[in-house]
Amino acid sequence: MEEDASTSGNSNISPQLVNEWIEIQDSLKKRLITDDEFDWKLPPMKDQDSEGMEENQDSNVEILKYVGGVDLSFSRNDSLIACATLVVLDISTLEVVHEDSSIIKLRIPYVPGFLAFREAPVLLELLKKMETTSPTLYPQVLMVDGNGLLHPRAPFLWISLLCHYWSLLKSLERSAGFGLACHLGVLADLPTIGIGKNAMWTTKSSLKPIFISVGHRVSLPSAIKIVKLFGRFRVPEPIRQADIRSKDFFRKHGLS
DNA sequence: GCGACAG
DNA sequence: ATCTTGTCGC
Repeated sequence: MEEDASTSGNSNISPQLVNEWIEIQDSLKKRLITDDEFDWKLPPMKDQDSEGMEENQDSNVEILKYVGGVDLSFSRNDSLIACATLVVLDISTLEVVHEDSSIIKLRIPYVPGFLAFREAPVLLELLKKMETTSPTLYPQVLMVDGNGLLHPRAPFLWISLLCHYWSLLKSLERSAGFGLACHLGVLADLPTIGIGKNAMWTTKSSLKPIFISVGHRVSLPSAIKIVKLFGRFRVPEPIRQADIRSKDFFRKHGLS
């Protein structure tokens, strides 16, 4: 009588557990910060419009340098086994300056809307470990494979997003979703950005967009600017590297 | 009651 | 997330 924590058809998740999860999300949401709240500043962007020339006076403030990315990959044979990977990239070189992975057995199934309860614990461990192991490279902002405020439990949100009502959106955000990026950001007290690769509606258009949403302590405009710094592939480099290296690490140890 | 559902 | 070849394009 072993439980199956793998499948998307969530096996034995009790409604009371889901209620607990909802309460946790709601309480963590109270700690969520959706404005810029970090001690670094964005590097100057190459093609920037009117507001590009802000106060370049602050020579005291350091410029964003270390951007992190996290992702999980899964075993083909045993879908309970996953590899969680944390990478940190130097934004000026785009090189990976830190990498760490850990293979774990998942105890919680994937339940849409509650991804964080499955994936956040391992990722938190990796972050905490790095905090003591190599604090000098610790990411100033973290890109998370999953959504932030744009979250399945807040379906009305993307409508607002698409309409560009960003200021209006702010007031709505607080009572909206709370995805993995938020969850992880609040628990690690680290600025995060959510990167979704498929959101809750099928893209019928020819283009395959990614979905950038606020995680924690980074505003949506800033999040977008940061993601644009990695404009080489569809998926921004930190997430992409975490994904690649997570799969590589897997092949090196267990069977693919 | 069923219906769209991040990874 | 994962199972899967060739293929179109920068």
